[in-house]
Amino acid sequence: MVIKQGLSIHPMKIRNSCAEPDSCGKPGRKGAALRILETACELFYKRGIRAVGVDEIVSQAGVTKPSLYRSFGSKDELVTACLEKYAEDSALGVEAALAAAGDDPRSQLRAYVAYHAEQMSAPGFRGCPMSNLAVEFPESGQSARIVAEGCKVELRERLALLARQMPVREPEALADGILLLMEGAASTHHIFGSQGPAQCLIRAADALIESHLIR
Amino acid sequence: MVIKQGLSIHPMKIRNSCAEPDSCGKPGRKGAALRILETACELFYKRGIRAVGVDEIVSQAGVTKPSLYRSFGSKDELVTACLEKYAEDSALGVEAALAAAGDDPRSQLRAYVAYHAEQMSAPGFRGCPMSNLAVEFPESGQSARIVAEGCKVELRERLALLARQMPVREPEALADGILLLMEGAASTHHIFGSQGPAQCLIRAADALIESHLIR
DNA sequence: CCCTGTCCGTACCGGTCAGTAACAATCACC
DNA sequence: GGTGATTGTTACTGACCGGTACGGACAGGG
Repeated sequence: MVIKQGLSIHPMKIRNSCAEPDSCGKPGRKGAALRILETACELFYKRGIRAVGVDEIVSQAGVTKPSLYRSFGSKDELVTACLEKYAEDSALGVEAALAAAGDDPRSQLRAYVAYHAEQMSAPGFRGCPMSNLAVEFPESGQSARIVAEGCKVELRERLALLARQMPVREPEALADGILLLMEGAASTHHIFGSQGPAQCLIRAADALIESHLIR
Repeated sequence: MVIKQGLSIHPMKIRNSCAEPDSCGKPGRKGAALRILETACELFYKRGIRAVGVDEIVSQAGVTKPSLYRSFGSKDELVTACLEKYAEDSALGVEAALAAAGDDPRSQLRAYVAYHAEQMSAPGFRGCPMSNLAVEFPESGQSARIVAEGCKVELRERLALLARQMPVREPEALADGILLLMEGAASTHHIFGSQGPAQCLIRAADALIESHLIR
């Protein structure tokens, strides 16, 4: 995926006026594209994609509308770029959490769940950006949806891979069960917040794992 | 909650030009308010609330815009009315499913889960309307959100009530775990469809129940 | 010095949004 | 036939939407 001017979509690769980010004192000095992307990610996540107009994004980012359309061809492309950024950030966090869990697949699966549980207790949490997008944009084929779908399929496969390394019956069912619990925790968070049913995520996941173990 | 002209929000109570619904041959003869409500429910659910404009609703309902605003004061009110209709319809289905399950609390809990699983395999299923609304409208205090929140709180309490009647450890945790699974199934459905992880809902719920049982 | 490319802002476009005003037509019912 | 309630018709508003034409500021290079 490429944004205009040959810039890779990766935010780190967005060409920057200053060599060092934040090296210039002025608030607007960080590269318009990067500022737009970060602001858009934040606003889209916090308030919903359809609820946020491009005018609001550019004004909050301290840039102007043509700057947005020079880096991103359309609002759709910007949304897609935001989703790719979410996916990257999430992948980084998951990688770190799994690395800290050692080699045991069960520990890794539990670390997976614990990582998500921890994310959900963070102040600004408002569900999974991928799932939220799927709710707002039902039509398949949209580029942002394709990103979201790929991300979720990858997650599902990864859980299944871990489960298959464990001494369990029906590892795929276990993986899907864990996925249901994690998605459910993110979903209920929209209404119940972090003190709702999401609190039971880890406990329920452990019980589910236990029930699949071959003893 | 009351819509204009003193009509209760209950769709059955919307005053109708004809005594019998569908008794008149002409397509537009069913009471404008009811036609608008039904069309809006369908469109909002299928495509998302922000994605559907009032013009589209009235044109598809075969009425005109002033008719909409005579029965519902604003789009917000119409959305709220739709949510109340969803809640009613869902309550009816749940009631029937529970009645068919007999008196045993465990059977009832399983019937609860099975009912939701069955709903999810229906052709037009696109998640829970309440949860979808919460994704699209994050700000608390909106009237439609209040309906959604009330509905979910009631669901949670009902599950807890059933669990407390069962010979289980930590019945509230069991109820919340079941809720996570059901919400997760509805949520994953947006991306994976009915053939995805949602297929494991009943199995995972049974395993969770089993793990809480005092044997 | 001018040329060129990059980056950015001012001002604007047509379309769509939710919502309304004023009036005519239609209906049921007495 | 008259009356009141309900709906349709037409036209309109102001705000906002995503998107763009065009010109300016500034750099580096000859």
